[in-house]
Amino acid sequence: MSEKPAKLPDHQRVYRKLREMILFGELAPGQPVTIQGLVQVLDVGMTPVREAIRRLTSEGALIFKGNRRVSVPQPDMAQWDEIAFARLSIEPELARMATENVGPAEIERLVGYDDLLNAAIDRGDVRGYLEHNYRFHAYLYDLAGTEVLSSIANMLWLRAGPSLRVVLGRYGTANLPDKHAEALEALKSGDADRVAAAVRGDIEQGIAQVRETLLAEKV
Amino acid sequence: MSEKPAKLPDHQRVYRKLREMILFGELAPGQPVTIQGLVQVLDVGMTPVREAIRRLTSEGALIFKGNRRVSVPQPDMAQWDEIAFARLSIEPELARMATENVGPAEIERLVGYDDLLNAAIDRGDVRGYLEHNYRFHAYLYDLAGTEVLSSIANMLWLRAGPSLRVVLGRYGTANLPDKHAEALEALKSGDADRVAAAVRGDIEQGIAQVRETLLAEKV
DNA sequence: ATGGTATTTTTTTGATCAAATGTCGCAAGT
DNA sequence: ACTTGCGACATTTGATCAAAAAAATACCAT
Repeated sequence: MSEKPAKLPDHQRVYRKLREMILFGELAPGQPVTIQGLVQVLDVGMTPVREAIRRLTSEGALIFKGNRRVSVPQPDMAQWDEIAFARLSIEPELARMATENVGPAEIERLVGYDDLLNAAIDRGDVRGYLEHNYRFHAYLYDLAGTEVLSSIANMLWLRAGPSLRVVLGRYGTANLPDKHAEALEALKSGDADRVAAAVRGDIEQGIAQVRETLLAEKV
Repeated sequence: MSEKPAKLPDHQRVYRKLREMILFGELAPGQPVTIQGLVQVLDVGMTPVREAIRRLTSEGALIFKGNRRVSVPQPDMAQWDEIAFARLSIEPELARMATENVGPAEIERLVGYDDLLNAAIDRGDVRGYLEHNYRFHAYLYDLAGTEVLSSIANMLWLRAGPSLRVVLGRYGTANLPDKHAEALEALKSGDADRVAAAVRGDIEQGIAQVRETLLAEKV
């Protein structure tokens, strides 16, 4: 009674699958996504695929590319600044609210994600880095127990993911600082302000890296 | 070649229709929404209806009620505070950014919405108030020219709408202050900070009213 | 015998699929 | 460079299957 892998409907499975593909860089920005292509790859009917794409589109994770083809968007500098502003407005607050709901068990799980993340960095595993970095933050935000703010944060992550992927694909996982350690220390001591500050620092870090890359590309 | 009323696909028509029904209080919180009911009312197949519901669900405008029935959510105090925090983080900034893109033509259109709004207040027309108040803000945010932030603001409005409706249904449109006048003045003078402050005041106003109602109900 | 509960039957609704329809892009040919 | 035909794709519908809610019936305890 611990797992229920086959219990959820197709359209949710497809949604999650597609979502992770976008989040962890399996779908490159600009690469076209067709309904029928996914039907064959995922081996389901087109109705569930349709719904999943529709959902992701309304979350900004996919966009209508010109005609009626959809693809993963590549934010330009202006859009990236919007994402940055929104994330910095929401996520530190989320981290602050999560602090009081964190006990030893939760700390342990967060440490687990962080270990996996560091291992991925050492291994030069880009996909692993993206995934565990996301899981760390997503779990932390879940602990805040907030419905609205968490959904916004998740939506923003969906927009930020592909850009991070591009940066890492370019420079690799070398010199990726680990700001999570500080957040974990602050969580242990229950200092909400320090947690918020650590998370803010972590986010600013990532934002700056993408920003540099965007500047360099836009010769 | 001037009209294109039938040019957009069904699923978008249904989405917009449903969206407005939620925004302007035609669907009461808690009232169940069935796919087949909408199929009959809107006279389309179930696939477009499905997609529209899916989209609205992912935007938080509808929620899964128990098993697989959806309805308009009624935020409790904690959720309302989340919505309030997010709106106050995003919307004043949006108003600030919009300021520099506002010319005489845009002012005129905003004034038009405001006039309709005031007329609705005098008439005691709740639905009209909700609609024109929304159009005023939505247009202003469109003028900011931002993709990400605007979509967040619209999503938040979708969550806030039903609660506003409840308040107005209870107390009517009397003593509804008009903070738009101040915003319009500031827009004319191009003072972005003042525009942001006016919008903030407007939002705080509405938030406080809903908050009082929630407190009063939660005896 | 009556009130309430459990169980079975009926009906409604949701999920998925396969096929029909229409549209748009693309490339070949003028 | 412009037109035209082909092909790929999105959109929509209607049908089918499964699951859950609602209604009806039967059962049991008091």
